[in-house]
Amino acid sequence: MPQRREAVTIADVARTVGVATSTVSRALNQPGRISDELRDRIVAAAATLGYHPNPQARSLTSGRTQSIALLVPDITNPFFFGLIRGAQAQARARGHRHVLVDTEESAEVEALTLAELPASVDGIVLAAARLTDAELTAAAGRVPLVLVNREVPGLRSVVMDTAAGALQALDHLVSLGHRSVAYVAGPATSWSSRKRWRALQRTARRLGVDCVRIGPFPPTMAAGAAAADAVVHHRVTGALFFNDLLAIGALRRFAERGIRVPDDLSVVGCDDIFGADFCRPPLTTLTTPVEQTGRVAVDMLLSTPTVGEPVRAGQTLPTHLTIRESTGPVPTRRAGRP
Amino acid sequence: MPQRREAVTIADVARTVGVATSTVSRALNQPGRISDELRDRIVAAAATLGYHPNPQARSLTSGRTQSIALLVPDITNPFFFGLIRGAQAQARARGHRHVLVDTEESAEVEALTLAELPASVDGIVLAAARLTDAELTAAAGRVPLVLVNREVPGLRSVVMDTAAGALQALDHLVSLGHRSVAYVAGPATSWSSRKRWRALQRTARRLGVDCVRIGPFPPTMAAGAAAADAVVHHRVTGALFFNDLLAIGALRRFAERGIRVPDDLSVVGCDDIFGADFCRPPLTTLTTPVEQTGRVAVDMLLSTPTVGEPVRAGQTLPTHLTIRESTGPVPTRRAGRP
DNA sequence: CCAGGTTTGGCAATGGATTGCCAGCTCCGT
DNA sequence: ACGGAGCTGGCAATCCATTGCCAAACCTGG
Repeated sequence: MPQRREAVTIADVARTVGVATSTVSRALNQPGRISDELRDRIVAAAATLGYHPNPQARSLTSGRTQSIALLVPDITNPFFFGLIRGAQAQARARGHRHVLVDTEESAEVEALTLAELPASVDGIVLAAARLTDAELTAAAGRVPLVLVNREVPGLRSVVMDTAAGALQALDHLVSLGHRSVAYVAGPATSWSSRKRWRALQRTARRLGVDCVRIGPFPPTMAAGAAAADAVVHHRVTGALFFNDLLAIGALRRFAERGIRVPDDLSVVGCDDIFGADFCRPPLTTLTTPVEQTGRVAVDMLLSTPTVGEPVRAGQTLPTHLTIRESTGPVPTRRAGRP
Repeated sequence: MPQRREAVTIADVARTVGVATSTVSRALNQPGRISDELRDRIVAAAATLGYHPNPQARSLTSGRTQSIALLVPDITNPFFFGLIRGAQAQARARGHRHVLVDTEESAEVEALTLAELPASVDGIVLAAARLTDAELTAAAGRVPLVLVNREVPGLRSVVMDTAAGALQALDHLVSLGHRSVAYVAGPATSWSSRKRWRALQRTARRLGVDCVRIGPFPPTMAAGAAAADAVVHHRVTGALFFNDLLAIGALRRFAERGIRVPDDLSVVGCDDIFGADFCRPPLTTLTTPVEQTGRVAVDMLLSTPTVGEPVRAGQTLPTHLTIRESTGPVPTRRAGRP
């Protein structure tokens, strides 16, 4: 088993070429500062020795770490895969590394991470934050921060407009004749779930349709079964689920109970995660620009380097309804109705 | 917009308590070294000030970064989600952070990352390596390294025994009467695809069944359509796909072409990714212990701290066949046969 | 041929924490 | 009361790269 070899340092390069370390540093970082001839020799020597600057040491003086952190509440949730992917892509494009932290849906872990991380990263993208506005504002004072799917006055954020999307979905159901629908809510701490429910409630009243709220449920497939039972219990003809995970879980439960989707019940998901198009039946869902969200968030994070007013504090990305096969006309008679 | 505040340093704590920085450092890291009374005061002051040691500075002297890197060829692939999850969980459990790098299926990116990263992490878990044995061995000399799904003599690795699993799958098909099957290969650089094919080939010969190899194909859903067409072209009654992504993509194509699975054709996937259980039809597949693999790899990485022979250089984790609905008895007459 | 300006490269401080070594103090036995 | 052991805590070097400041060397024009 090979032993961990000593890394090549800037001093090694300097010694090889016969110059000072400062000269090597400048040759590598400030191209115009050193004469071409010497610079070439230094670059060549660095390449030969396999020199790579130590990011830790560099960040100590420069303050830059060339890395950002992405905090998500639950890596398990495929929804965040898209976000991770988008963020990673943009971070790489801008020459940054990417630390991934799973906060396990816990406000404490979130707070602790936010406290420990600032020294190691140039900025943090925080998805679906669980903390309070005040805590988040405080954190933003310590490190550049961009929120995803959460708005706090004065802080930068990228949110997907699922509230508007939910209204589209409601319209869709109403146009199919549904008059009694349910909103299956996500975690109580979810800002977007609350926002969506408020929008739905208001619009449902205006349209004169019944809209009940069920939940909260954790956003997992496993919770889908309970959610499905609750939906059945409420005797609605359509249900909007907090997310696809829950909806897909529910779909399976409906199948077990012999409830046909969409003949007996229409189901709408949210997020359009991997699998939403090939589950059974393919899920009508709110398609969200997840990857784009990740990219935009990272861009926003790295753009205004902590100084001056950000051009736009918050950015809202549109969502749209993707109609597949889990929604259909309202059943004329509802099976099992008394 | 709040300005980035100066971080609290060990010097601040020292000044507050009225001791030297070395004393603070020891109070925090070597509990027995400082008198209890003083230690308590230091800890209290650190908490009050909100002191968190700067990981960069710490790693400079100690050599430890308390973070590891996970390199995967493609974050897009749900297979790696499980790996990421398992690795993340174990890293967290062992008090380490987690840098995620997508090498984009590129050997160059992989090599570059392997060259740059050693200074910033305590070790690297490299999944589905694309580099040569020699390059990997060289890299392992620079940084603790654990390979996933790749074996190189002398290096530590965790592999999922998909070769054995593929034989189980073959047995399954044979027992259903299939005599002519295809192996839909993954990328040419995939070590596990090669290994699996070799095992299949040998066993197929022994069992007296026809086994052709199709491909290579990139491991994506999009490639599934082409793979499906190739399978049809080869007039086999059963197909083992390199992975579920490819298989699910193919499933969709089969449906489009009116080929019924499993009535006309049996399909076996590999990995048992998210979605394999709710696609249509639910996929018979090789269930791999992905999360466990991630955990074991991280454990292995952090266990033998670079010194001495590792107890076990390589660990092989078993896989098993999960039979769902995409495999069935061989068709008595094959539709469309001349 | 010299004053003044421009390159070019080096010295040394810097960032934050760790750690080897040393010094002062207490406490013990004799 | 004295010598040595055992605790505690501080000094200063160290890790590696960056950068402000300075000085030597070179160039230019008068």
